[in-house]
Amino acid sequence: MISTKGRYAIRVLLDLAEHDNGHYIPLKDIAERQGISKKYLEIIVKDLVAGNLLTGASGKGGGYKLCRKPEEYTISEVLELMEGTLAPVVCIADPAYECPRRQACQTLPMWVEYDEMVHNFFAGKKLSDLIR
Amino acid sequence: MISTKGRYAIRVLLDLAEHDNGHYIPLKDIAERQGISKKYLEIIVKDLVAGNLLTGASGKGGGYKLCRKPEEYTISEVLELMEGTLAPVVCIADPAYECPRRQACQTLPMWVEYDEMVHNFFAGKKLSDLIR
DNA sequence: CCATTTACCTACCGTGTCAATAGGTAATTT
DNA sequence: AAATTACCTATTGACACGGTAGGTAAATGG
Repeated sequence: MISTKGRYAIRVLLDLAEHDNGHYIPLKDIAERQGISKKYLEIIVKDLVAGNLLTGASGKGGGYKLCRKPEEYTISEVLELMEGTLAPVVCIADPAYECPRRQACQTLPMWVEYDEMVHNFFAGKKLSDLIR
Repeated sequence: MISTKGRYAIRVLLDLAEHDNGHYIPLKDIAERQGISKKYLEIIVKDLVAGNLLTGASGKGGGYKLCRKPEEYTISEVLELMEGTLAPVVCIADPAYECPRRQACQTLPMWVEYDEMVHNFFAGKKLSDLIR
């Protein structure tokens, strides 16, 4: 399952894209519109700022703002940032992990194929594609 | 991530397919070959028996056996049995779940598309495809 | 300059799932 | 009867998930 962090992150970006007015948008507004606690959203936007997906500004008139155009965000970068990895097995997620069965593993090729398919799927979805 | 239950289940089925000799194969043998504790495998094969993916027999000469040919098993049925669901969101996993945002949800179509892609991917993989 | 607004930071916590382990009982064959 | 094997119930430690709580720092408007 995709965690709430990943799903809420997409909703935050969508909300910012739809309510873009050139100014910073307070998290409070987003929280109210989306029906998600502001406290919890703080954790999520913090990650989004750290990942350079949006910018924040403190003080009166502050808030958050997208730092690119909606069509320049892929869903894969959002999900991979928030989820850590979308890989199905640790053998793919962690390059440092050394599985003793690697050479003989009969399932690894399938997981690799799966991983590529998933990545390509979300890389092909832009934020702008989700706006109706 | 796919859990160990799902991944070990595939390995058990593969092991049974490769060592098929017409007789029941003791779990002890599978555990030793696969390097997985017999105790933990008990949980997994119990689920596999319950899901009609293999049959077990008690007593001397007992053990486990596939109940179909390897090409008649899809990986999707194995994973969906062991993981419960592969759906990315509860809105898809649980038909009884009623999301108040369902009608307005901008992301649901993407999740549905993703879910179908994943299902089709694993439904297209047969157990026999993994045997080298 | 001060009050207000806003982001930003650190810590904490209850619940549930995962990945096992432990210690039995029932069934079947030799 | 003894050995072998599946089958059953309970327990456990670690960890992640999904939050909550209570602050501090920064910026602006009046």
